[in-house]
Amino acid sequence: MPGFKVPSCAECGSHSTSVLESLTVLELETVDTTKTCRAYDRNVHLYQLGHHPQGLFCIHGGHVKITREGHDGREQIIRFAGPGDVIGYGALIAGRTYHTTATAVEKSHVCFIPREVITRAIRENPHMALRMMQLMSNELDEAERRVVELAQKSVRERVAEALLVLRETFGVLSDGETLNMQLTREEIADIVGTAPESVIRMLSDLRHDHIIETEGRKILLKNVPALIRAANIDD
Amino acid sequence: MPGFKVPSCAECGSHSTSVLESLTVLELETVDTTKTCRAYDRNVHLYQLGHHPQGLFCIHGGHVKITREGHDGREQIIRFAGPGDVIGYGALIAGRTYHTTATAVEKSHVCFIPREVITRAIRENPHMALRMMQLMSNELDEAERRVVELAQKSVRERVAEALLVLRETFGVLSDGETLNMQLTREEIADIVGTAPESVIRMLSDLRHDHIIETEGRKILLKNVPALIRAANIDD
DNA sequence: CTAGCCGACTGACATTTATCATATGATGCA
DNA sequence: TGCATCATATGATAAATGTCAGTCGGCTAG
Repeated sequence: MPGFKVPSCAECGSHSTSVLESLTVLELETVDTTKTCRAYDRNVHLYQLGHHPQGLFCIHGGHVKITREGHDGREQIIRFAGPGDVIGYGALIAGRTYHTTATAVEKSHVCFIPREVITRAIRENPHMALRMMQLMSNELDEAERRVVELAQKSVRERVAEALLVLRETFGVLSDGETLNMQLTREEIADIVGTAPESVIRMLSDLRHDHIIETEGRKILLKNVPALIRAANIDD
Repeated sequence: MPGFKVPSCAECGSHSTSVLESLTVLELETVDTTKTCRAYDRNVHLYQLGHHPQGLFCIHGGHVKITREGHDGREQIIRFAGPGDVIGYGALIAGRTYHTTATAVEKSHVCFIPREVITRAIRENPHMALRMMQLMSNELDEAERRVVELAQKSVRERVAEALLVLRETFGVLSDGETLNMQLTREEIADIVGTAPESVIRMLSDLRHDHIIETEGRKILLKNVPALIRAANIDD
């Protein structure tokens, strides 16, 4: 698959929200000249479990799922990454192979920054290091939140929460309620940690309660406040 | 509760395994002169949800549980910390209040290092920053592993795995099989994410299978390989 | 165009887990 | 020490979730 036209990092809309914003102008130029960018179709891997990280990925457009293998080969979706998000730094910094797999869930445009550029920036630029730590701290917090959710909430609550997360992540179409994503019921099950049939049943329940509508793979959120209530947010 | 006699960090057995090992001799001296140390009885908090971090804690002796509040007030144990472990840095670095609570599960001796000393070390010592990132990366990895475990494993498997984690964390008495810890069944349930009755039932099952023995609160691991099989490790 | 496949959906049923009640034993505090 | 409280344990039952079987409809490759 060929590369694609991408603006310089300094002009990239994603840049201001990413950890790269704490790089110096000079460092950012180095990133610009060394990065490579390409498009990934749905279901194509950015990196895979067990591989050695050669750099890190910055999502320019589209969305990527970060997954881990479960004990019976069942895939677990840990989180999603979208425009401005940087992924794959954990293994890079810890100097180990990937413990996760990153896969495009829709056609996505992604830049790749070589390892040395990143590690040097971290070593020489305390701002970058601190920003990186803040990012990791927030991800750790989010992962811990999910531990509690999975340990204590019902499947119905988790499905409702997943829909809200999908809304945050993928947004909605111009009608203001149709989730702008192409995930299968099985992938939703892989977020929630349940069987696809259970997800389908919960979606049916929510449909009967007039909280959502479904049209094939499409999901319409008709009553977000009720969905929030169903998710039992606010610990 | 009074302080306790503690060796200098340089001589502390815990030091070599903690992130503090990447401090310079000079920085370590600053830590020594500014730290305060005290003992905590079982069930006493080191820090609490919502408070502002004033520094970080280094466990010298004993064990601490890191917990989060669930949605119905139910406590979820995220992980344990023991000698050499440093806790509370996430909120410190991210500049926010604690999202967790730290509580001694047995009489513990803990040093406290003021915020400024740590933040300066991170700013000025790239080694320290990198070591910190590696620590966070590993904790993130572990948290993600737990997400998969909770999402996909049965209560029986999770109880078995919890026993193995407790063995790693607290060790065993001189008989080589009695877990050296005082956790209640309810606390084990708060690790596993289930009801205390379910934990008791699973322990009964494991007892009937001659994998463990129980004497009141004490748990004896009679057949660790079988326990590992019951936990269904190795994804 | 059409045959085959995959995903959405539903029902029936089995299994797992939670909840409630209760008894008994341990533990700690006055 | 003795009492009050808490923790362990077990049974009965209900609720939640998983599993299996099968239908339907749409998409796609040949």
